[in-house]
Amino acid sequence: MEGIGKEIMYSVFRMQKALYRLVREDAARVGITEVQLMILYTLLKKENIRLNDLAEKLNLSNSNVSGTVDRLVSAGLVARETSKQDRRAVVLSLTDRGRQAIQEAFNHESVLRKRLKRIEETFKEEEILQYLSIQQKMKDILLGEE
Amino acid sequence: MEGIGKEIMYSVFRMQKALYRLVREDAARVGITEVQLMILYTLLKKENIRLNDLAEKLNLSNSNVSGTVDRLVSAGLVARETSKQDRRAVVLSLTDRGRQAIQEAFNHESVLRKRLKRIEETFKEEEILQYLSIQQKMKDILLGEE
DNA sequence: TAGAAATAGTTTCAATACGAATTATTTCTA
DNA sequence: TAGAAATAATTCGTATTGAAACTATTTCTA
Repeated sequence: MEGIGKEIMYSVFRMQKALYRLVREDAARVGITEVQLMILYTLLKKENIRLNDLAEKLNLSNSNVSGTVDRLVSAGLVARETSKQDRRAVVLSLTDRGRQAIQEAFNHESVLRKRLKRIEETFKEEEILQYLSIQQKMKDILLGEE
Repeated sequence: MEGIGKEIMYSVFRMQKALYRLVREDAARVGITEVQLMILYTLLKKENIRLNDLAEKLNLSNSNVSGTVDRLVSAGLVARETSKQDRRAVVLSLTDRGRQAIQEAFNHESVLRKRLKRIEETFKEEEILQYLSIQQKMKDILLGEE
C-alpha cells in the first residue's frame, strides 16, 4: 500500500470517475442512467446478446445487469425474450425507442465523444497504445493472471 | 465513441474493477466493505480530517461518505465530532479499534499489497511514471481542465 | 439414463452512489 | 449589522452494486 502502487490506484480511481461523469452526462440528457446507457450501447453494437455475455462485456455482476435490464424493459427501451436454443437463457435486443435513445445520447452534443476525440488528437497513437498495454499488463497482475 | 477512445474507456473500467476486487478482499478479511476500508486508510494517513475533505480525497459525494461514516461510527471504528473552529463542520478520526482494523487489513496477508508490489517489481519506475502522467493528462482532458 | 454437476437468470439483502432538498452555521456585503 | 450568499453536513429518493441463495434447464457421467 505504500509508494507508487498507491498512486496507481488513486490515479485509476480518478480516471474512472472522470469517464463515468461524462457517461452520466450523456445518459442524463436522454433520461437514463450511466449503466443503462452502457447496456444500450452494447446492445447497439451486438443485438441478440445474452444477459451473461452482456454482464461479462461490461464487467458487471449478472445480478446487477438483471435488475438494470428490468428497468430498461419497463421503460420500453429493451426487449427480453427466452432463447429458443436454450430455455434457461434470455436474449436481449433494442426496441426502436431504445435505438433512438442511444443514438440521441451519442449524437453531436455528446461531451464524452468530444473529449475522447480530443484525447485521440492530443496523444500520439503509439503513446495511447503504450498506455493501454501497460494497463492491461497491470490488470493481469492484479488478477493473478500473468 | 468509436475507435481507440472506447478502448481507453473499457480498459480503465477493467483496471478499476480489478483493483476494487482486491480492496474488497482485504476489507472482507476484517469484516468491512471496500469503501469503509478506504475511509479508514485515509484517516490513518491523516487524522482529524473533515468529511468534505475526505469525500474529495476519495472522489466520492459527501452524501455518500456521510452515510458510510455513519456505519463506521456505529461499528465503533471511527469517531465523529463537531469542529470547534467551525460548528458546521465534522471532524473524523480513527478509534483504537479502527486503527487495529486498518492495520490488520493491510498486514502481510494483504493480497492488494502483494500484487501492487509485484507491479512495482515488474515495471521500470519510469514506465509507471509515464503511465501515471498520461493518465493524469487524459483525466484533465476529460474534465475539461487542460 | 438417472442423478450429479454445471449453467443461465432472478431474487434478496446490505451497502454504496449521487443529485436535490434541507438544516445549521459562517461569511460576505450593501 | 441585517439580510444574502456561501459553506458543511445530513436526509431523502432512486439506482446501482455484488455475494449468496434460489429456480429452471441443460449437460455430463457412472
